[in-house]
Amino acid sequence: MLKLTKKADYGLMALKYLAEHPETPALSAKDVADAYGIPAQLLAKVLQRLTKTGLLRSHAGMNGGYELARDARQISAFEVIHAIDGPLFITSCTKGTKPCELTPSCTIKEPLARVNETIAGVLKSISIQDLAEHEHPTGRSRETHGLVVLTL
Amino acid sequence: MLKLTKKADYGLMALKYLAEHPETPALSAKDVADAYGIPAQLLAKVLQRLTKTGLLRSHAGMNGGYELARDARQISAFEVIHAIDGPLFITSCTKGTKPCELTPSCTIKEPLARVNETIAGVLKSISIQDLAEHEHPTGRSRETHGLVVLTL
DNA sequence: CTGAATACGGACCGATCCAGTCGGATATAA
DNA sequence: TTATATCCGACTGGATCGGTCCGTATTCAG
Repeated sequence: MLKLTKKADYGLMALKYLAEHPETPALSAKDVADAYGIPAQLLAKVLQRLTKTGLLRSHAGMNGGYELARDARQISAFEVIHAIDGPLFITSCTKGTKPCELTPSCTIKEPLARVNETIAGVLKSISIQDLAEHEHPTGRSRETHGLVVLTL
Repeated sequence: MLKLTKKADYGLMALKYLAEHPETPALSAKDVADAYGIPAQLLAKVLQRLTKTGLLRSHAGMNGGYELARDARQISAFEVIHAIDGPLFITSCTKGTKPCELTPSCTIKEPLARVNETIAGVLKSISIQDLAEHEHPTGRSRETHGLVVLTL
């Protein structure tokens, strides 16, 4: 599968939404949830997590909510995904602690680790601003934003 | 998370193993399983699936087993993963059938689809032969195998 | 001061998925 | 004929995920 969780999706959507509304002082979790039709309480927990990792600033009380802690250009998709889904591994063995107890086996992992790096690099090259900009489904002729070179 | 399943790992390992033993007429699932210390019956099902999709040739009976259906250079990691884990999506909405019923929401998916393409491209550029070759953890100065350009 | 709105955080549940097992059927070589 | 294989469906236990509920703390408005 190789897919990221719905929470990560929600997080990206929310940050994109915040980037699209830079004027408002703060948007509540409910505001964003309603805008996208996603469960408010679930999104709230996602945003809380993003706040904890420093990607958002929160403000309790009436007219409170969330705002981007940095410029949208300075927040990468990788950071968001990492904050929500945790470290990003393509191999299913590496659980962080135990390094694959299969005898000498996982010679597979060494090349796959590079694939992992490449994917991380791609995700790091995408900012929230990029997501917000590509709202308009206009042109197909677009400039090269990122250049990723894979060396095996 | 963004990880592939253990089955896919096993499949890659098995194919790598087969590529490393080109002389033997056929290796049984048990042979490979023992070599890596992974459950034989589970690996068997993985190999059966790979056979079904045409990546392996099987031979029942005594001294039977599996062999690569093509040259190791002609089999990509992408094919293996796709055969075992199914289609590869980074977005968690796209389930194949339903295209994300969230109102206008998933403007996120358009850029992520390109990320998906990029990842697929990377995986396609890696052959089983590559995995087998990179056994030796020798040099760090290696030539560029693949060049992936990401345009957003 | 009181109350509404909001962020925070833990506990919980149902569904799904995954790793692994079991049992049996079929094929093939010795 | 028997041992060794592939083949294939069904099942189970555990983990994870999406989502909900409830209680607490914080802040603003009246």
